[in-house]
Amino acid sequence: MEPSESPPLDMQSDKNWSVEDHKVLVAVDIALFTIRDSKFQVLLIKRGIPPFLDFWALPGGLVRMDIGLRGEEPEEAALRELREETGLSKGLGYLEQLGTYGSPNRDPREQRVISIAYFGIGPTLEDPIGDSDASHATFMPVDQIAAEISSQLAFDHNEILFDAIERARAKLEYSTLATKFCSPAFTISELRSVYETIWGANLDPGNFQKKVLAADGFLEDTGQKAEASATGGRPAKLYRAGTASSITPPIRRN
Amino acid sequence: MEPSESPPLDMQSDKNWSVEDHKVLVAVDIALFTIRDSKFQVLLIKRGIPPFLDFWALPGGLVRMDIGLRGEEPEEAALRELREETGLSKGLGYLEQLGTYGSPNRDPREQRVISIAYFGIGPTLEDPIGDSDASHATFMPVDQIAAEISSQLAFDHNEILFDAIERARAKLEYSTLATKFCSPAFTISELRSVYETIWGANLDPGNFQKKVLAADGFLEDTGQKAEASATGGRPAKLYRAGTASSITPPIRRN
DNA sequence: ACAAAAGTGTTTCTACTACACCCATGG
DNA sequence: CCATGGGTGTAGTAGAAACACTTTTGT
Repeated sequence: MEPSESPPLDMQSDKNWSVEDHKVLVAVDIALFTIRDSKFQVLLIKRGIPPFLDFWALPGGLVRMDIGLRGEEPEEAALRELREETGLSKGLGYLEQLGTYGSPNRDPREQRVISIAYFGIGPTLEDPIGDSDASHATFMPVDQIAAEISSQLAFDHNEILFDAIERARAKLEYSTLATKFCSPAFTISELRSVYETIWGANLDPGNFQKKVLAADGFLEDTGQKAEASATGGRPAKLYRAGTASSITPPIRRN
Repeated sequence: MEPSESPPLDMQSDKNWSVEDHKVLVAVDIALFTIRDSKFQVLLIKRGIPPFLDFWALPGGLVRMDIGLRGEEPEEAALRELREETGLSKGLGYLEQLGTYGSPNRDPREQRVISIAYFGIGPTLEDPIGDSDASHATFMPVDQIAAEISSQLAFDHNEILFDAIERARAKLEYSTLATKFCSPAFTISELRSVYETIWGANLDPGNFQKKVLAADGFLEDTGQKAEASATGGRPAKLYRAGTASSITPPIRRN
């Protein structure tokens, strides 16, 4: 917190350091998740510039100092980069800070770059488009990334992605996060499939129903019903997300 | 993540920006907690330099680029600043990243400064000493801060402290964090008083005992007994922290 | 003996699991 | 009619709360 207290008297270097010399580049990276084709997927771009040319990477970019009076908010930077690199902007259901990755060697370039990583949930609707420096943007199943290309992600993005996935899995238990993966009006089955997809486990439909209905503020009845599926079955009630952000008792994974 | 992709083509400013212009200062701040005099306390320093001269603040300082080949690890910077400003170094039981605070106006000075905040647990043993630029360092009860001086903390340290306290309270439920506040060998009563102090609630001694003993890997029996207190009572068994980091089932707060 | 703190046992209640069963629709 | 998915009911079990009770010390 103290730029003016550097350099301290016990400086270890001969060089005459000024505050300017301690400045670093600050980037943001976003792990944006969605559920498509019944799979838990994350948005990746294929890098169009070195380093890590043609590697897959999380969308992101520098926090810019030429936006606003004193530079932009990191969260704004995340939204801006998402828009610039992938065309996704509307319908972003959720965004929270995940953590900051600041090891000196995480970026091989001359300049040191630290990255504030964000965890987000995107719309199932829009298709991402490769744009600007990102030669290609696409949603990719997290299982497939883990199995096939986890060693081919740029920078420390494999670590960031791992942390983001764990955050998502943990948050489903005690928060209403799962509703962000659903349509504006959704059935309890749709909500259950979110849990099943992200946790990779099957849940008892009856028990799940009772649990989410017992959690105060989780679901609001819309009074409408979904149309019955082509394969038959009783039409399900449609709900919308309630106002609560945490749920008691939590939905446990085993 | 892309210094070389700045400045982008859709730059909004007339100014000819180079990568250098987007660099900012990165600080670390540490919310270091302990339990003293049966109170939940946090380490504060009294600032000896502007801005916020004579305000209380969390210890912290700049991540330096003149340490190591490419600058230091943020976590190392946190430990170094803690040592420089307060003299505390040994016996730090725990340190984890809390989050990054990067609003453009969080620091009133010319240079923009973002701060990576850390959550730590310190020793009950050592006394902090005011040092270098910090004119005074002391542990202060969090209740007292909230009641008396929360509006007089430097920068956004009130917000950071609030988040850190909430992190501590939440982590007690599902992690073995509480043992870090205890002596190397401790009684179940001592552990219970950690929960009671941090949660500000009374727990049933008998039920607490059964819960922590049922949680696998939470406690290890040392085979020793504490000496009975002066006020009488059966001597308690002494335990040490087990190897588990999370506990099932969790210890719930109501 | 009494007070005080450690530790155990017991009863009651809540919440979860597993699974049976009924409901409403399409074919 | 049957198949399919939505939704409810129920018995058994695990964990938690409340609190009585026993154990081991100091005074």
